Amino acid sequence: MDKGWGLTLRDSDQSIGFFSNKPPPPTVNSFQRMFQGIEFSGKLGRTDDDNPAPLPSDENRLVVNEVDFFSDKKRVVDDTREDQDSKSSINIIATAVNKDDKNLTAPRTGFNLVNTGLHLLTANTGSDQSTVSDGISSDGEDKRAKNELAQLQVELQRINAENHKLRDMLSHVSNNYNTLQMHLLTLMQQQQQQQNQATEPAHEREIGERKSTEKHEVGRVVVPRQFMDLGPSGNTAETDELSHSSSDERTRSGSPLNNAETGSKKSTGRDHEIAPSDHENSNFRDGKRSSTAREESPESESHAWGPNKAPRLNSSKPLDQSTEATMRKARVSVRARSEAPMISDGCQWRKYGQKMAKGNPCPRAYYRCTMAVGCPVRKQVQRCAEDRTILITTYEGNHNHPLPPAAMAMASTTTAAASMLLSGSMSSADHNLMNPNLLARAILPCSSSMATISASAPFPTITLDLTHTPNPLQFQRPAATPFHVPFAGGQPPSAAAAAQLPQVLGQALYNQSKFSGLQLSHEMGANSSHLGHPQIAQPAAASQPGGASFADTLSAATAAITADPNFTAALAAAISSIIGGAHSNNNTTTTTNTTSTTTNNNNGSNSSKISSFPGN
DNA sequence: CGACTTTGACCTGCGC
DNA sequence: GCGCAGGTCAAAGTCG
Repeated sequence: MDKGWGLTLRDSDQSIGFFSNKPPPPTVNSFQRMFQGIEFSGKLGRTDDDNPAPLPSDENRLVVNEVDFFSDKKRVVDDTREDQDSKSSINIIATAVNKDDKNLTAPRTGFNLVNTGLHLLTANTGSDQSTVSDGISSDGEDKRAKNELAQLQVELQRINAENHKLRDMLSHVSNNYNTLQMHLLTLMQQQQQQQNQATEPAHEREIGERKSTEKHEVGRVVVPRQFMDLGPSGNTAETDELSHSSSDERTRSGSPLNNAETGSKKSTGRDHEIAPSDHENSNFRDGKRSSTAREESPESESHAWGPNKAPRLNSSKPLDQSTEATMRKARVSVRARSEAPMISDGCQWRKYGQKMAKGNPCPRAYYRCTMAVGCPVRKQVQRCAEDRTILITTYEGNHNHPLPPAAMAMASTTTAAASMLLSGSMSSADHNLMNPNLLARAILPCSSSMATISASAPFPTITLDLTHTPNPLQFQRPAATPFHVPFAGGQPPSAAAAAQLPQVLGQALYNQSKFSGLQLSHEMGANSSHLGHPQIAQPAAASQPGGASFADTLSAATAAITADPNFTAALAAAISSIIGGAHSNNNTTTTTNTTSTTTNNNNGSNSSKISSFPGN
């Protein structure tokens, strides 16, 4: 099916055989798929019907292994070419390369200028010796072959030029895509700034009123914005938000992570001293101890977390630092019924502490990832006080090392969830239409009762509750969607299901994050070396407990997400709000505030429910 | 002997 | 300022 593709540039009345001088690129078929929806000046189309495999196979033929020059559909062709094409990765058919002057049409006269010897081919049309002489021919045939060879060379040059054109076109399309993406981001930022300006008095008043009770909401504004605005250019919005948060410094500084975030903006000597800058090894709590005697801690620890203790040595990565700080804030909590002391997630953990949490007779254990030196990922494991069969595992951070397939599931979940959380929080905080809960419904419309998102908790947290069967009333999608697989059957998900879930959810979150956080995905890609995202995009079918292909899962998940009305509606609303302009801004100022307030309240209620589980 | 666990101490943030 | 709670450290102990 990949053979016999023709490429015709109709507007130029010239046909081009692309990739003639290149090794076989991805098939034209895939190439065409790549540009679905993009309107080309030319046309990519099959020519099986129009130009049915004209040339016969000829091992001695020049170039034609890559590019076939043959006449248009009026020519008599040899079907043996089909077999030849099966060996050629690309069969670009230059439909206008009409070697038959009898069939030469007016629009192709431009090509005819260089096709002076085409008439010589007429006699050989449909013959295997049509293009290159086999040496047995007469002088006339030699002459003809030479002419044809010259013609082919000229054509080859032509094709080369057109190949360059195509490349330019491709780069142009890519540039346009990037430009559009950047433009969208710019619009988003502009609108956010406008909204901030329009709602600043109310916002400040709101902050003042809720300062002592809802500090986290304010703080929540800071984090995602900082994360989203990690662009190279200085971000005034971030500064504004941080200035808002500066009045709330105490609250935010309560988290060691915030020391990292706002360390450069604080004037305390300690913060200046500890401000970590290494995004890969930001152990902020270690950093906090830099002013104490523990700064001279043994090398074993200082090596593992050493870079955090020497942040001053590398202050050139504030963006990555912020990214890491922000990413590390986001948490993914998994509740699953398990008799085992810990859910096996494929990673290697070392227990570094245990604490008795108030209100829970079960101790909370602290683990850190030991698969790589300096991996910032940590997790807390604790049994639920109400039901001790429920194991609550909270992940924090992103791996900075390759992961085994078995560990990719949870890692991708944490990373993707963190990304999604932060991007969603950004939108919510800036009074856009997408908010974490909406995102949660968009991501997991089939099980919104299973996955809840808390962005107003001390750390934005997404909780995956595998202890409950999904609420059928909340099932809004066909039951055949992949998301249902791990939870279908109405049986309580097991630890195996808990391990299986992240595989699906993680990818879904990751996919969604690429939608909701345009720059975010770019950031993640840029930081993939330490975020571990390359593994996400790669298949892990071997680790898929269900045996289903990860690619299938990915495709299905993507399709499910994009097909979901919630997601599409949210996406459309977000885009509309972005492109809406001043009119919509004026109209949506109060509306979005109301929405935001409602959202925040919802978040608050959720967070109070969700965030209470580990710490109480 | 190295890796890991245990456990008491320490640090920090937050509420009162 | 004080006490509480969460989080972390690191020495000591344990295990393979």
